[in-house]
Parts: sequence; structure tokens; C-alpha cells
Amino acid sequence: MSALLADVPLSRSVEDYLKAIYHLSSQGGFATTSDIASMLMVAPPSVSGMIRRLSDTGLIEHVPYRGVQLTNQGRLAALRMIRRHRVLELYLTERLDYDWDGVHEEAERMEHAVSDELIDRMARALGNPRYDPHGAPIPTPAGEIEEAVLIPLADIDPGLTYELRQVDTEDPARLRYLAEQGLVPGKAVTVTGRQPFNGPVTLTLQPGGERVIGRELALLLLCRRTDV
Amino acid sequence: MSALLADVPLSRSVEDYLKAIYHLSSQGGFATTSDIASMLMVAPPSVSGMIRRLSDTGLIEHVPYRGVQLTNQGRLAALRMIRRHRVLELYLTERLDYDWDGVHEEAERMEHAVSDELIDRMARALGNPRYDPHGAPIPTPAGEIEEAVLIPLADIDPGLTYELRQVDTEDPARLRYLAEQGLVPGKAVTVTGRQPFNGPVTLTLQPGGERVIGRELALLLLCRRTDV
DNA sequence: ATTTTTGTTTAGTTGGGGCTAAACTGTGTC
DNA sequence: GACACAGTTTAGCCCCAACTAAACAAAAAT
Repeated sequence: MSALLADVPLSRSVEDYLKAIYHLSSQGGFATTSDIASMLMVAPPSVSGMIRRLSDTGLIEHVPYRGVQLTNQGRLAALRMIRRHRVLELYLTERLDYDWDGVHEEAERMEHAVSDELIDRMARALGNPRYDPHGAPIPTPAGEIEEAVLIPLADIDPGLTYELRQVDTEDPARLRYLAEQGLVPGKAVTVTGRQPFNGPVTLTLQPGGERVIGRELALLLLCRRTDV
Repeated sequence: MSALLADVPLSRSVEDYLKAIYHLSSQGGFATTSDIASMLMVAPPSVSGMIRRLSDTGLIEHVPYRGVQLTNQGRLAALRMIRRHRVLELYLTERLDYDWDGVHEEAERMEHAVSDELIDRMARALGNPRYDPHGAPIPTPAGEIEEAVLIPLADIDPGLTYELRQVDTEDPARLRYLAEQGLVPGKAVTVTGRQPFNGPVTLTLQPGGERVIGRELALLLLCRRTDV
């Protein structure tokens, strides 16, 4: 009964809304109209209109004046888009020499046009990878996604060793800067000092050495404890 | 003055219309409303509407009740789409193991979504190829395309040797059959007999051997003289 | 407990790109 | 020259997905 409606192909817009709602409601709560609007760069009334259509087709649930959440069906559709996006990003960097700061835009357009078949072929060609170039987990074709508990570098315990697992931005300028600094997934990091009042964080990279970065960036660098 | 209008991105539909008009008017003449309609699977009035928009933006010229032709600007836009399509088809077959009978549909959707950048990267990865998997010439980024004079196998002189250069269909069933028969670009062929009244053609393949094919297919197989 | 502010929704409009039904043209036939 | 017919165009409609302006709810401030 979950698939009462057939697999009607979704429009480009619908796919974008579902992805946005997925990201905005990932930490449990509701995605609000204005958050969706600003993420998609449209006016709030446009979002209200789309919310009506999406909840009519059963992809989201809407609590007026509070926000929306994905239904199971909607979450699956969103995860399918996220899989597409991340496989494409990885394929473009690995096989067509894109830089990790340039793939987002290209993948953003392609994800709406390619077939599941192509995505699966790309994934196979890459050895069914689990992470995209920014360290974000790639959902499986069945819609399962790894839910790792990661801690922003801004908040990790000084002295302990962590692995930088994921860089949580698609902004080309930030990504370029971080790559220059060697702050890429897989690196081992230890925080050696932190200035008060949201000041910069001093850290040691292995391999690499000393770095000082601002809090804004330190919030984007998601880490995991490695030593016990 | 040819580029009075900026490089406004064209819609998916507009791109499809330009491609269709290019193909239909390639042998000199006008593309008619109903030919465009049946090629794009839309109703004739829809074509009339689009013709208005395209000629308003200067991409085509319209002679009422006669048909349309591409302007220079329109031809360039069409050739850009054809380049995209053919590079994609070749990339998918060469790098992602698609069969030559399955690439068309995928390329058809992707060609509207990818950047010129990606197409050029794919072309570079393939060594700037000149022909797609069906032997059709790939336009250059500047919009130049090879205009070879090819003769349908149905019409070639018996006894002489030709090279099969291009297979002029995208129909998966026909393509599959032709591949099974070894009728792929690059093969050397000699016609050894032809039945009257549009009957089948008997030919020898090198390498391969004897084949008998109907006239319908023989019209799709485009050949070039090889011996002097 | 009102009032103000902020955020959301409804109402009404626009443009792209389809559609059907009806009017019109051009061509070929008697 | 008149007519029939095939093909083209116009008229009028629909859906999607955006927009602005205005009405409405909820939360914050007085």
C-alpha cells in the first residue's frame, strides 16, 4: 500500500523541493516555508503552492504555519536524488578531472536528466563507492544511507585525535580554500587551541602541520574520533 | 551583428525543435509543420506556436504555409546540440559500456542538461573523436560538421567495393539486428546482387561473408567508395 | 492583554508549452 | 473556374511553476 501511486516521473522542480526538504528536516524537525524558499531562491508563495501539490500527491505532510516533513515515499524520492547527485559528483571528479569545488553545479543539472541505469553504471565503474568527494555518504539504490555521528571541528575535544570525514559545504570558494589548506576528508586532525568568543581554532594536521581557521569554516568540517 | 542577442540559454523544447528542423531541412528545403510535429510527437498547432516564438527570437525563418529554415544563429544552436548528443552517445558506449542501440534515449535527455565544459571534457577523454557510434560526424565546438557524400547501400554499384560509413537510424531493434549481422561502420561491402521491384540486396562483407538484407535497411546503410 | 512584528497563506497574474476545435490556404481535380 | 482535400494557422483552453499584493496566524514585545 505504500506504492499506491505508480512511479510517475517527477518534474525537475518537484525533485529540487524534495531534496531541499530532506536537507532542512534532516535534524528531525519541520522544514519551514521560508527556509525552503531561501534554499531554492524562490518567493515564499511559490513554496506554498508547491507544498499544496506535494502533499496532494502524498510526498510530504504539511502542518499549516508550522512546516512540512517528507512521507516515506517522499524520503525515498529525495534519497534517490541525493544518490544521483553524489554518484555524479564522484564520477565527474574521478573520471573527468573535475575539481571538488566545481562538480556541484554540473551534478545539480544532470541529476534530473539521467536514468537510474546510468547512475548504476557510473557507480559500478567506480566500484560502488560509499562516499562522494566531500565525504558525504552515498545512499544505496534501495534508499539506505549511512547515518554517522560526526562532530564539527569547532566542537571537538582538544588534544584528542579525530579523522576529518566530511566537508559540509558546496561553496566553490570555501572548498578551494580548504583544499589548499589540506583540509580534505581522510586527514587526521588534533585541535591544539581555541580562542574564546567564537575565535579561530588552531589545529595540527597529519600529514600537514599547523593551521589556524575561523569558526565559520570549523563548523563545516565534520570529524569522528579515531583513537579509543 | 549576428550575435545581437546574448547567449540566452534555450529551453529544452526549443533545443528539440531546432534539432528536428536541422534534420528535416538538411537536404536543402523547408521543414514543414507536420513533419516537425510528427518527429517531435506533438500536435501541429503546438508546432505553429513554437514557430512563432522561434522566428521572433531569430532562430528560424518562416514562410507561412510553406515551412521553416534555420537562420545562421539557429543552425549553430542546432549543431551545438548535435555535437552534445553525439559526444554523449560515444562516451556512453566507450566508457560506460552502453550498447549502440541503447544510447540514443539516454543522450537525448542528457544533451539538454550538461555544460559545454562537460562535453568538451568527454570529447578530450575520447581523443576528440570525429564520429559517433553510428558513424555520424561530430560537429566541432565551433559548429563545423563534415559533409560527406554517402550513398545508401541500396543504390551502390554492384561489384565495386565500398566502406560502410554510417548507420542512419536510432531505432534500437534495427540497430541490434544490424550489429548481429556485422553491419557496423568500418566494414567493407560489395553488392553481389539486387532483386527487382525493391527487393532484397545480396552483399559480401569483409570480414563476414554473404548477407541478404531488405531494401528498408539497405537505405539506412550509408557507404563510400574505397577503391579507385 | 493588546499591539507589533514576522512568517505563511490566498488571490490573482504571467509565460512556456502543450492540447482540441474551427477557420483558413494552397494545390490538385473535374 | 469551382470544389474538395490535405495541411497550416488561429482561437481558446489547460497545467506547471514562478511572481506580487494583500490577508491572515503565531510569536514577541509592550
